Amino acid sequence: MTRTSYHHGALRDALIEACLRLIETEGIAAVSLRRVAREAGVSTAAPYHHFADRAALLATLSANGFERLGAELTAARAAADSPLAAVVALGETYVRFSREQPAYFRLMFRPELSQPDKHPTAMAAGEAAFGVLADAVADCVAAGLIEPERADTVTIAWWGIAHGLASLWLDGQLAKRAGLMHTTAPELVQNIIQACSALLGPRPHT
Amino acid sequence: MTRTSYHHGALRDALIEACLRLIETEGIAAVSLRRVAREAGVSTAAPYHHFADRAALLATLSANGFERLGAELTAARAAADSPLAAVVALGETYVRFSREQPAYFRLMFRPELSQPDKHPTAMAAGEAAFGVLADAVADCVAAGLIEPERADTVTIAWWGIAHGLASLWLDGQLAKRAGLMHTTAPELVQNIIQACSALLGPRPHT
DNA sequence: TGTACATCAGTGAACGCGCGTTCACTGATGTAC
DNA sequence: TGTACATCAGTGAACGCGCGTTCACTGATGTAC
Repeated sequence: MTRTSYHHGALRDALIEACLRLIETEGIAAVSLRRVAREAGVSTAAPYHHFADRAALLATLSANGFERLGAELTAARAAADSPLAAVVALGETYVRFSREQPAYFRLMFRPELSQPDKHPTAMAAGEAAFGVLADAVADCVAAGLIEPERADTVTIAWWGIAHGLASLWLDGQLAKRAGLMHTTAPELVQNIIQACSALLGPRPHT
Repeated sequence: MTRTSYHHGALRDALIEACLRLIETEGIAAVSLRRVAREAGVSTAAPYHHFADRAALLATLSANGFERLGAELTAARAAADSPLAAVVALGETYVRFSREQPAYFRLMFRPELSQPDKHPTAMAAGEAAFGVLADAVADCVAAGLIEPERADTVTIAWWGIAHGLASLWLDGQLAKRAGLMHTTAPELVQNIIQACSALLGPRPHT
């Protein structure tokens, strides 16, 4: 181990980590292959042994992100006590994921960068993550909690709420509003998800 | 009018339009000052007579966008029959704005590009737009439709839903899901906003 | 266990490119008299 | 109405920069015998 600049197989992961770090600290705009290589302590051309080009690196990261999100959603659903609690937990998990993995989250929802159409892996991982929510809603339907014809609406509504809160929070809007409102972003999110879970029960009025 | 390359005061607007067009057709990544100038049929250095630098152009656009959104929200609120209808209309207007002015919308919610902290105009316009929603919710509180202590939660929840739907739609996710679900994105949004408006009434259960 | 060799994973220099920005300039416009 | 002049709004060339990508290369690793 006299030479530290050789990664020997580990460089791929090192590049991914460097890229995530870079997105978190300086934003996606700062991500260039050269910069990522530099952050990983490696020469300019080294990444080309692991990724075909810049787009491939970003697409790989995006796919990783969707896989992680999918795994967390699956775990959250499995841990829930009831179909309804599962859907609520999915919303919470989605927002939490955006907080804990902001770099992944930002990249995943920048389709022009992650090019899902050219990378079936990323696409499939995204489908799988969405599928967890769809399945959880289907459980509610099976349990008689949601009318079958409302299932699609509820699924997308729930995704929309979670996605909106995650996006606003990441952009700093939520924290800003919370400050002005003498509360905190986590509390706000908790309250909103709680309030919106009313949508999941039987239709409240005609 | 022998010379068409002279704008004389109109170049500023021409640059703004070119920038919006560029964002819509090729995405924000394609926006460089040089490119915008080229699109406007003007030399590389010309924009510097109207904008201090690239960031200033984007910040101006962002401020414009927030002003437009604010104006549309104000109009929607004014046209509504009841406090509750006003809040629903604000959600619909928000999503419609993101559809009709995708370039503005994308830019407005990319704080690292529009630099709101350095440009008080953009900041203030954003505040004003948010204020319209806050006021509309306050009207509901005044009318006894929403309990005062729920006002903040409802305000942010409503923003979150509208923002989430707008974001997912712009990213193409909504249309994709709608296709698989044998419905359309507009219908889906309409249904969701309708369903979520139940949140605005008196608390549905204990 | 040693050795010869194929392959793998790096290096560093180089290419051409578009970018943001600056500069000295020039032609067009507006205005005082 | 004309004219002199200040100012405004462009031009085009140039700067230095970081980028994506390629190339010939070299040192490190793994393997067959």
